[in-house]
Amino acid sequence: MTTKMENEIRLIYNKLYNLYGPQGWWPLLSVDVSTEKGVEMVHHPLNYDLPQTRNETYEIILGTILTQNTAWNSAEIALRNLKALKAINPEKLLDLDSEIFKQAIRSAGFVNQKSVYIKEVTKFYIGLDGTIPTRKELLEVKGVGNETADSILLYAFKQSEFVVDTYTKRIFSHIGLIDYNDNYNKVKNLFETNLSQDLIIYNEYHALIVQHAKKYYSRKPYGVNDPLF
DNA sequence: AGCCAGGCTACCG
DNA sequence: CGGTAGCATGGC
Repeated sequence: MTTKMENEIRLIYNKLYNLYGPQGWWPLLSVDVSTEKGVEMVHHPLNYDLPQTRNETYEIILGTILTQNTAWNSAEIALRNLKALKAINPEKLLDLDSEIFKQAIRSAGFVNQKSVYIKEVTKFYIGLDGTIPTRKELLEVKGVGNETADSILLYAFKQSEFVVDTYTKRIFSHIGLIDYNDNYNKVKNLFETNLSQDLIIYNEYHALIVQHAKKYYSRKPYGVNDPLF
């Protein structure tokens, strides 16, 4: 049984994928490869086997906090600073001098908050001891809200949790499939009930929404010349 | 110059 | 409870 909504949600996914192709999320410095042009690649299209190591998983968790209400580029600079300090490792990060740590992540903004959040989530990650956290457990960590919890579960732990962000709300309220003020779980539920529970689709869909929204929904009025309709 | 960025917490009524 | 001010810094 295919509902109309399911057609809409899947149709938009197909259109976005045809427009932009596989996105290679979550970006990882660990698989950084320098191209001929000297451009560093942090995305890894069609490779769904990442993260592979404890530190790669940790890098994604760091990125989810650093990019909160912040352009990815600013978060990436912070990650590169941490990498230079060899601190993309939970124990080593906690060992950093507090001021050096803050200086390293300053580019990502909200340093006073994010420095606390990162230490909290780092202790939580160490405490997991290799196990996969529940959504509820993640939400109990200070600094981890709905979107961050789902990003961590989907991209760091390969769990089928759909990620909703402001861009998702902007695009789909503009299309008319949701109200902008619908709460997080309602929107998340819409996607999860109308898509097959497929890690690759969840992964690409959120990444494609971000890509598309950066282009057509980052400045008011939103959605002008959106080729989706 | 001013708006925007891949949110979250704490506090307000 | 649902709504929102405040939080920091960098890019354009």
